[in-house]
Amino acid sequence: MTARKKPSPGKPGRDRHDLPPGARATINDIARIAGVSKKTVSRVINQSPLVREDTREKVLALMQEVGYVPDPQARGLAFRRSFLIGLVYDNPNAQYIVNIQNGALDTLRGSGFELVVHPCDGKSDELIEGVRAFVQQQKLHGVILLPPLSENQALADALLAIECRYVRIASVQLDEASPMIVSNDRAATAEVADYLESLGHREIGLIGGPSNYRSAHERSAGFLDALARRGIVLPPDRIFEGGYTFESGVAGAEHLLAQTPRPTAIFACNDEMAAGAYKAAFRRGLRIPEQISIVGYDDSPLASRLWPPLTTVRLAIRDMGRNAAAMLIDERRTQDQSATSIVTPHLVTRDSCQPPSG
Amino acid sequence: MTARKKPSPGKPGRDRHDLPPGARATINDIARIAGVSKKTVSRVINQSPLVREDTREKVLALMQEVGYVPDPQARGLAFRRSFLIGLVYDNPNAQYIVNIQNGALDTLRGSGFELVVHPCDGKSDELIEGVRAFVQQQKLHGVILLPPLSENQALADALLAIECRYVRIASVQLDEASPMIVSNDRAATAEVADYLESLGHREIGLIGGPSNYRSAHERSAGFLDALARRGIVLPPDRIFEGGYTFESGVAGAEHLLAQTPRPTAIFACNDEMAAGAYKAAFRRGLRIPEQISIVGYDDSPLASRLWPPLTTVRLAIRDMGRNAAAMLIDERRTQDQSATSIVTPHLVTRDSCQPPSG
DNA sequence: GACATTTGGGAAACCGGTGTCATTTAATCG
DNA sequence: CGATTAAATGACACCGGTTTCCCAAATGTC
Repeated sequence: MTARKKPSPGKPGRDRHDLPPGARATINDIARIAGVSKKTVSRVINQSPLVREDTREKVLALMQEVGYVPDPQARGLAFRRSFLIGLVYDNPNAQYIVNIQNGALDTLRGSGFELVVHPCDGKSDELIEGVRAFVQQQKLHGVILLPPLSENQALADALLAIECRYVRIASVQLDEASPMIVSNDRAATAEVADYLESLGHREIGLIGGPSNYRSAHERSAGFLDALARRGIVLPPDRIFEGGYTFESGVAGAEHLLAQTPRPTAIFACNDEMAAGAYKAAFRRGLRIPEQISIVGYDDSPLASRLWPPLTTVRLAIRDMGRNAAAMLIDERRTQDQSATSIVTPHLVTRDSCQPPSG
Repeated sequence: MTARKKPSPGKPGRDRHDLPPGARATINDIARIAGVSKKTVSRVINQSPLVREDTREKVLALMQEVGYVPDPQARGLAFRRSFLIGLVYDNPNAQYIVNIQNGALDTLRGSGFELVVHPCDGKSDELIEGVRAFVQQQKLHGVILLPPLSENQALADALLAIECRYVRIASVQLDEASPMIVSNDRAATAEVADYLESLGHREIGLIGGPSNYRSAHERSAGFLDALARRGIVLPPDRIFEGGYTFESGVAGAEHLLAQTPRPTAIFACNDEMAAGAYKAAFRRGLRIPEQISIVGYDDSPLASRLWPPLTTVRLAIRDMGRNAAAMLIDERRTQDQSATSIVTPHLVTRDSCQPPSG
């Protein structure tokens, strides 16, 4: 008589809640105590419809009672897939990254998924190989790609090739097939243009982003197009290509403020560069906003720390992180690959702009 | 005759590199091709000394050749431990978090470990339960605790109780037993005090951090003690307790700048509050540094973005992240529990201070 | 009432590694 | 040179889940 479903003879009866104190319960414990096979417990865990309602409830109640949580590693091993989401970034903006990851975790919390961060060098030759190794070794459930990495088509193709699902966060719809979170930068910068024009500015300078960022193009184009619709066309020397860095903002503003007539307003395509424009303006002894109006983009913490507080554009970054994670763990979306979520950032007016004087 | 070590008769010989194309090699493939048992391969993976040198080399060469990497999930399942490090934080400072995580990943890269982020609410009742569940469900190899969470002794005790190794990053040696990265804030703020005194400042204001942060106490005490050593004792109304926030910096500076005689220098215990002091000073029409010198702490990006650039204290945050990760994955340190790494931040002088005028 | 069909549930193999212990091989010794 | 001992290796169970396949009971059909 093999002691299989019965307690082993030597030990006291194990027909109920007598789990070894330190150890966590396993599927075998649940099955034994509930008096069903482990496969049935597995069916309950995976919400299989092939379990009678009363059986399901009995098992669920027991799992609840002993605080049983299936081991993600064992589950992952059997599924040949982990319960990890990768966050792949190459981005100097810490605020952006943390907002995304906090947002993603808003969604992930309680779902059984966890977020694994993977900073990398977007200019490295080993970028793709490194990300591929990361994805394959960890058998990631999916990855979130942040700009500017999200605009790297070779990377996206490589992920597709190894059947890794991914969500890209960017400011343009890059292709039809893959899920994305896109921020409608074009519409937001048009709002900036309208605002400056409505204040009465006509002599306007633009400090754009680096040409290898799609967002840079979108922001500049949205701004310039909207100005053009209102009859203002910026000459080339009023358009400076910056690098999304503080220093490039300084350089851009130096360039613009040296011109005659001097611009009465400058739009810098991110807050970093706007802060640089502040520096250039102050160094020239100009007062903001009396002599020069400045607008930024991102609504980073910096924007409200500057003096005077910077008028800028706010992105709902945390929401984007929430959405991205939701797209990855939501099974319904796996077939509906083209699901794309579009968010439009909006202007936040503070104290760095006023109508031109004189 | 059971076909165990021989290829199954129907299929073509599988004595060499004929892995199914799409799939990744497993330990069984390696064992079969190398002509050894999987246990021997396992020994090679785990650097067991019980393998003859030529066997080891043969297996290693093969693993290299087919690009075999052991599956962390399977390994973790057998080890009853994952290869994941948790980064647990409750901190508004994005720059700090990203620096730590990038630093930790500098160390982790290539080690087989990955970093899982876990933001949480330090004031929540479920904090400890949440972290415990995270650690146990993921069977984390270890966790890194960031301030102010690192100062929560109940949390540390809970981790100890479930035998989870951890490293705390803080500004005080909290206890002898557990490994820490401590930043010697006391020495750094003493340097600030010496600097301001040597410039000739005597009327000095201090905007401290919130009293529930140990770092706040350390920074204030280091500053005040050093001033006292130089014969300057600040009266109570020259000491303002801020909250490490921009707004509290504004309030603190308002309070200080309204006094007669007006302080000629203010030390704010982080850059956020220093930025607030800028705002308060500018609102009063004061010029920095001509009429008021200001020093911050952290050398966040903000410090160099402000105008004039802020004199502040630089922490080697990324190094701290590197060290923390190293302490967790370095097996030698497991017994040497008391290993503590102490780093001393240093003053970075920019343009926000000068000798008092008049 | 005999037979086909559905449905809930279980036994055993498996995912890719590691632990234990027995067994083979090589080295040492009297 | 056989016996003894140490070093290297292998067989097998196991970690905690899932998948495959099969069985028994319940239901439907004529």
